[in-house]
Amino acid sequence: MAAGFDIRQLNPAQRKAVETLDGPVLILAGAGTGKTRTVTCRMANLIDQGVRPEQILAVTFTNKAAREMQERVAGMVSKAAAEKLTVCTFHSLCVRLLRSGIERMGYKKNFSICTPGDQQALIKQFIVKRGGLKEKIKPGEVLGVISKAKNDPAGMDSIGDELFRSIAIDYQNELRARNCVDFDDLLLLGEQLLREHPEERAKWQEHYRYVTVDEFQDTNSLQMNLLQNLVGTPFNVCVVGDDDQSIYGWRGAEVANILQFERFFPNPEIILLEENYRSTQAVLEVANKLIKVNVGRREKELRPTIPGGDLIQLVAFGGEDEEAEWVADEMKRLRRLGKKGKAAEPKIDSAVQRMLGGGSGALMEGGGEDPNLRPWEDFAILFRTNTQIRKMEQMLREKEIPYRLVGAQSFYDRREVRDILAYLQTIVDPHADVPLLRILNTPPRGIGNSTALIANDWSREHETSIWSAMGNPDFLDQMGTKAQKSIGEFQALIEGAHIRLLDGEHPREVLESVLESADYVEWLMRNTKTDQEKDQRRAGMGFFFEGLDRAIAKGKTVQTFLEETLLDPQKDDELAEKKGVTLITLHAAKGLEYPVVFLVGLEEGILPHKRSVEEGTKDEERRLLYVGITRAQERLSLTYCSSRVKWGEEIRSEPSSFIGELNFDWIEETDHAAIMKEEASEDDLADFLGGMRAMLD
DNA sequence: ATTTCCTATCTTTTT
DNA sequence: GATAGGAAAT
Repeated sequence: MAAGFDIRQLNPAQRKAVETLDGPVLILAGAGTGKTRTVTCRMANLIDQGVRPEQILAVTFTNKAAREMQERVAGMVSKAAAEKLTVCTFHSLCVRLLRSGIERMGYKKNFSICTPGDQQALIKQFIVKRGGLKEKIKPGEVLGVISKAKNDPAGMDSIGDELFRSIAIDYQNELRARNCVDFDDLLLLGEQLLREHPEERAKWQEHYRYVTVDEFQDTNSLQMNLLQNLVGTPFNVCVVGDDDQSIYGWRGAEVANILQFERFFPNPEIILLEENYRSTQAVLEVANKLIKVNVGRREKELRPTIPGGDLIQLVAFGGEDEEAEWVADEMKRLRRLGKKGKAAEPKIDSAVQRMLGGGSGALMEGGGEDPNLRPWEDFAILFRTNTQIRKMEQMLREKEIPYRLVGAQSFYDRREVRDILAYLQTIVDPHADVPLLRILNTPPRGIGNSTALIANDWSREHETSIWSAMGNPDFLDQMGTKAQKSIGEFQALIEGAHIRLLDGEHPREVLESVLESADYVEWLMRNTKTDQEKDQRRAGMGFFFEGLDRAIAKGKTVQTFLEETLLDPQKDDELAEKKGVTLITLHAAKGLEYPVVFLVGLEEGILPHKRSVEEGTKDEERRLLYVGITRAQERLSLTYCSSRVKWGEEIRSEPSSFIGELNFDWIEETDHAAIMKEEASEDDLADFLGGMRAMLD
């Protein structure tokens, strides 16, 4: 098998990383230093050196990153080898571990995974039960506290607030009673499995001999423990990360894991990647100076390989309308200018193209793009919060610029997807209470809130599922004849579908016929107002069904499909595949790169976010800005407004305090509000003269 | 039981 | 300016 990668294309540090295969390796890779290339080459090299691909595990932070990494490795090794690799997130890894071992912790084998929506619904129930509705307790807040507690060594005891703690305990008991795990449980139970069961630990240590962890700065203590239990001597573990890009502290990420890696794995080979191939010197000078303000970081600097470059634009606006309009117009202008004619970086460009999903050599729709124009895919607009996106979206539509939103609305948040998912879950296992409750009266079929509540209480009293409760004569006696009839019809519908599924009928057909009998689609359409929304809903359902079809065609079980969909809801989201300008949050932008970047809303209260300042985590906000800046390859514009519309009212806003920390040697400052005024008066004059001329004619 | 309309409250960031 | 929850009307 010939080496599918070229070692000569790597710099000495990268080469060292690729060739150090045994023992602990810590790769400190600054932004744009060829991290992914190094890691993927290293994996290819492992295979070349005779390591069996099934013994190689690579853990990433997002599903998207996992797919990308697998694809990149696939380009360097044989197809058969690439398919045998395990590249996944911590969460999917734990599903693998638990599929065979969860019974050791008292759960049943067919455990289901609780979606964030289901979690919220559960919490809400407990808040109501405890009369906490008056105290204005938000489910989301409780959920956050629970999540933190689960990732804390002290567990639920770490929750200070009495009420919160009792709700958390109720919640956890309920999950367990329902044989349900949430995202945090996956990690918790996965870690527990390896820690408490030596034979399982030995089995998996034997299985995965070489482990790589990407974005290591984002791992929390639980994930670190999991990793330690997963990797046995001689500690063939390679972690890659950058403490300067740690932006998930709020989720429990421990920078200490990367800063003190040697505490966890002895005598690691530490490799520093500082040579940046992505951005111009101008971009890096600004980024470097900013990040230096932070204390307690590993001292390092991004070294440019592309000298000079356009100055970074810093542009002030009066309001967000002008900001959005300027960004749109500027993109149009740069698009007409075309690409920089340098032949120096075709590699990066093609990598970006691939990443943006155009597909290698995919034919462009719309009758061939003009090669002299810069493609829309070269542009990205970065935001701190999702709410900022709306205005920009509106403007882009107005100016007819194609765009795609990344990760803004998850597949889950779409009502139709959640509903159909719940239907399928219920058909597969009617005893799963959470999805059952979701569809019980969706669409309305005479099993309303009160009925559901009684059924829920009854089922808990008798320690059975809601489904069983509804089939029990003792329970049904309590109900009126109308409710009895409705329940009977509903049970017959689900029962019939369940049996058809067991008989081997195609899941899609079963699901579709159930939805048909339930008049679901008709009801959904009646409840969506605009045609645009209707199309979106139809499309959402279509993608769900397509995904299901694909999974079944590949020989997967429905359960596997459900699991994968629950963990990676965006997988089949068409929006992610669309082409055009990218609108993305700073968090979601980590790991990505774009030739032209607009970083908007650089205002105090937004970036740094108000709450971060209150909580004293301004350092993390600075890293967030650093991440944003280092996404840019050729050109970067930072913008802010002096006023912004908030909740309908106009609020004055101050420039971000981070602006003063930038390197002004490489910045060109513009006050757009002033320019607008001048242009306006010039326009007035032109109009006036034009009018005079017209009169004379 | 269901729908409709009104109101209070809100906005980090996500596997 | 959206959205969730509540009260009132059907």
